[in-house]
Amino acid sequence: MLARRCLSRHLHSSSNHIVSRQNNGHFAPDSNLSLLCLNGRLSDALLAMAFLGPEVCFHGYDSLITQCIGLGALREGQRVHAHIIKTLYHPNVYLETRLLIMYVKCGSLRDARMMLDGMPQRSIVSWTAMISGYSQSGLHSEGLDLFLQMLKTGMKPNEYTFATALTSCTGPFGLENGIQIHSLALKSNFDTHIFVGSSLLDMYAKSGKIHEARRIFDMLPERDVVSCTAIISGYAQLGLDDEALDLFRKLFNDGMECNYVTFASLLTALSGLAALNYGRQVHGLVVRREVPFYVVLQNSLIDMYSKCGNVAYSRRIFDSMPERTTISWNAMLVGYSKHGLGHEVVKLFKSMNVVKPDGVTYMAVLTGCSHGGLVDEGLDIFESMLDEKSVKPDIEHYGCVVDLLGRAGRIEKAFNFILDMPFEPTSAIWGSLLSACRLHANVHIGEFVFQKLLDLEPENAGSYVILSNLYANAGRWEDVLKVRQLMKEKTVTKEPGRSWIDLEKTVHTFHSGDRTHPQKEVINAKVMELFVKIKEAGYVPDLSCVLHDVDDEQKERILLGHSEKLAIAFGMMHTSYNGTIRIVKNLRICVDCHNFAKFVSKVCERELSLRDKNRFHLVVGGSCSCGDYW
DNA sequence: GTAGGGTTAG
Repeated sequence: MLARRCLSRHLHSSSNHIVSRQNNGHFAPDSNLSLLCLNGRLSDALLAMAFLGPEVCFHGYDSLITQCIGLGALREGQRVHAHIIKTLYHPNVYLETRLLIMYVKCGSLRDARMMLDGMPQRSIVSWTAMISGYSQSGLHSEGLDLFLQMLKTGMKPNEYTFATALTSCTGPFGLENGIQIHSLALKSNFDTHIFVGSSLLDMYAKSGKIHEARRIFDMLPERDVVSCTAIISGYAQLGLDDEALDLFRKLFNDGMECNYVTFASLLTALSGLAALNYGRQVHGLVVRREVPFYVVLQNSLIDMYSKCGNVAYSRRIFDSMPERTTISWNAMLVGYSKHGLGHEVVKLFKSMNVVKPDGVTYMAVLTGCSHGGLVDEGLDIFESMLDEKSVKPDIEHYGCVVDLLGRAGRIEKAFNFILDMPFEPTSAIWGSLLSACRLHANVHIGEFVFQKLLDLEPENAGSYVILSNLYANAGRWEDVLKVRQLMKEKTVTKEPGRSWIDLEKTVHTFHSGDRTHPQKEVINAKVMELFVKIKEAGYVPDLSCVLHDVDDEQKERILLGHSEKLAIAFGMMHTSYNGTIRIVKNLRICVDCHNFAKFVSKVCERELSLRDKNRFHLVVGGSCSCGDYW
């Protein structure tokens, strides 16, 4: 009230009489201004500023800037700055830095940089604030350049500067720069500072150097929620889901503090493991602890439920969200897409109106159409993407179109599409066409595509297997032998296949031809039992799936040792009669295991949910939700 | 006055 009364007196006065009278009293001429700011009345404070003219001093400006920062009010901040210039007030380094910070926080890096460049003297705070501005806007190289420039002036970085600069160490030269900053931090004795240390370990984890990240984490003299979350999410982001979960369990038992970021990172690891039971427990814990359901956490829950096979529950969470980001929509679309629910994907995509789709959205929609068999809808959406130009399609989007055309049997069209693309085709794109050639028995184009793949990645076993399948289906056994010979020459290596099943609270993992599992004999006997049963129903092992140069009997044995079959058998032994058996495979499922699962589902009347590297296969009554195209 | 961890896709 006092402030308002004073202001109105100022505003109604035509002279500086009142101002000077106040000046002779207890208050500085601009103290009312600070009061107005304290009361959150920025527009009144700005009026007072205009009225006071050159009478505004340090505290008045400082209060105004604080208020502008709090409200993110750029235009108002600019007015304050303009007033300083107009009234020929000489701000000190502190006030200039505050203006710089105001520009950074209000999102105008250009103004902030002009401020910094115009400063006759710069403090470590001004440098750090500017570097932080760049790093938070993702302008990492600008941030690092400025950091270097700062070092050249002889200015010594403090713990704030190190923590900030390290976040800019990402991308191609991230590790190189990060290591140099690390050695500087060591020299300055900042490497075990909790903020610098978390930033350091995060930098190493994001560069794939998880052991170095862990070493730094273990060296920290104290731990807090951020450093613990950084190391857990480091493991999760590299796909080291077991390690992420193990470390979380350990730290949690030691009493670590958790917040919504910790749980979001943990859920990423659980999504990777498809550990539905554990995921449910975490969800329950989050509810019991009343952790606020920020969008990020809900997005993680959507993802976890869908990747654990329960896409309907994902939708429940999605529907309950008071606010959604593009990532929420993307997570939901990806969920439907991986389950082959093409119609749901298109329906949901068309209902997106508040938030804008991005590249990931289109990837999810196009793969959803492809997996769901909605070829024409997918092609239309790609066309609309080209027309609207709001999102520029990249090579992965073109890859989806190749997949769509290939699935529909339009092999030649897909081939020409690849040749006309504005990108150099990758092995993934040729690989997609090769699969289509196998499905539609197009040996001619298949052979050509295989040659391309041989040039690009001769060591990839997948292409040899598909070509071998293609020849086998065409009855060209001599060519099958040739492919096998070629493979021997090229010394093919591949990521070992493994499958796992989450029962109760344990994840049981199986490797191909597993000889170490404690229950291996019982499991093998179960596989054999299933094999005999389904053979009677017409199952024929697809020997072209075996890469080794051995006799047919041996091939059959190898096929029966595939990790998917071991996991299926184990699941049959340990789940109730009616329940769905949920298996996860780290690679794409092989044709023979897919067929095996279909026969098992029919003969044993069990529902199987198989998650492979790309999608879910819901196998019921002898057929699969993928329509045999994957 | 300046600082560290997070969700979808690949």
